[in-house]
Amino acid sequence: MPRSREDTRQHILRNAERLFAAGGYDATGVAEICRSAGVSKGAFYHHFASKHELFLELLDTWLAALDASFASAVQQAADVPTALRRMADLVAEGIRRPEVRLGLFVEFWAHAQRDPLIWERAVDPYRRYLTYFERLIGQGIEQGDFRQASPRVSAVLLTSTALGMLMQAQFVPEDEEWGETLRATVGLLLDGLREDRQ
Amino acid sequence: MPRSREDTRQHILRNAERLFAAGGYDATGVAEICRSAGVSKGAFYHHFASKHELFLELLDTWLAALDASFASAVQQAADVPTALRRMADLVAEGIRRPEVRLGLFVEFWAHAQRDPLIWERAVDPYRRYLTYFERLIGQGIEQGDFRQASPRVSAVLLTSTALGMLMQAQFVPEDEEWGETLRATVGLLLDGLREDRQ
DNA sequence: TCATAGGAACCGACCGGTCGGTCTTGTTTA
DNA sequence: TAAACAAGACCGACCGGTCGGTTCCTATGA
Repeated sequence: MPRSREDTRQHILRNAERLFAAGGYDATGVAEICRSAGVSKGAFYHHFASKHELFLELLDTWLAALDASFASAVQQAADVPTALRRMADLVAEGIRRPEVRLGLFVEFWAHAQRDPLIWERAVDPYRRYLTYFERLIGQGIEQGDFRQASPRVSAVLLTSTALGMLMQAQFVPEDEEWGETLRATVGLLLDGLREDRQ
Repeated sequence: MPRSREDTRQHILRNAERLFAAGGYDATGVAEICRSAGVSKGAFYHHFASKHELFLELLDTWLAALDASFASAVQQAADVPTALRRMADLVAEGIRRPEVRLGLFVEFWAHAQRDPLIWERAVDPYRRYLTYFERLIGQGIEQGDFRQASPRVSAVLLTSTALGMLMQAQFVPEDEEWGETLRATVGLLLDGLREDRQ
């Protein structure tokens, strides 16, 4: 049983996360979150200003975790293709592990369309990733791992692949070995970018 | 002003479509749809059993339109690469034209996760498209346009690209010439698949 | 060591408002 | 005139959020 302030907060957050991922933001009531977390509504509103604010906090945490895992993946890689392959593995891991709450991803995306506050917080990281990939590919070209291709277009393609794969995996999680498919896909992409194809 | 039964139905449908795309399914009330369409609630429930059923009908219409436009695109193409390029153009057109209601796409996807009825209706076309792409690519390989690659993986990659691009375009519609980017992206993919790369 | 004060954590009945959906009544049309 | 269509007042359920009150923890001081 949670005792400290932070414990209770996290307990509520984790339960809300699970419920939002499973049933969606709108369909999940505050009462349901409270019931699931074993706290009262009073406790809930003691810790969070609103349901919406809790959602924003989940989004921030989620983005921060993404940042951290990507950053560590790139640091360990010697060259650009390896870095990209590692990132693909990370995405594959996200698909596989249920605690990553892939359901939240579509939920965030859908709400980002309507909610200016969510949009604001999400669009910035998105642009950053795009620019980041762009630079990474530019670097790959410089280092001779890739042929001359538009870094921007390649970056958008990479992002699309990751996004689209996440969406497909969520839609029909059972049929595919998504990890394998993702690895193969990135392989295909890298082939397309490679300088010295046979 | 609508006169016939079908006119009124379509009038309500088109208004609901617009509102759902802009504000989301949950946030759009039946009363709002009625106000926007200029009909009463009585009229609404005379034509539709429920809000949910209207949503399902929108989904069906949307999928049927997708089917039709894809089918005609492929028929006109002489070889597989051309067909794929045409499809990319179609997706690009969908991004550009506001009446296609891209917002509905994420809405459908998000609800497909939770709602068994929506899932059921959407997953089948999805599998069909995947199989269809798979066969198309297999055909491309046979005809010597593509090198030996896994048709399944390539099909998933193509689907991912389309999905991911739609999502990105919806997220930041202004910054990119998405049509151009999509064309370039598919070009890159076809390069990756091409047999006789220089 | 213990009495006590005060605030943080927590409780849950309750409120205003909204929503999807119903129902009665009136109107148009064939 | 019967059937289809449309109107909009109305209903009950539910939802996010509030509020007055209780419990628990800890710090203080004598």
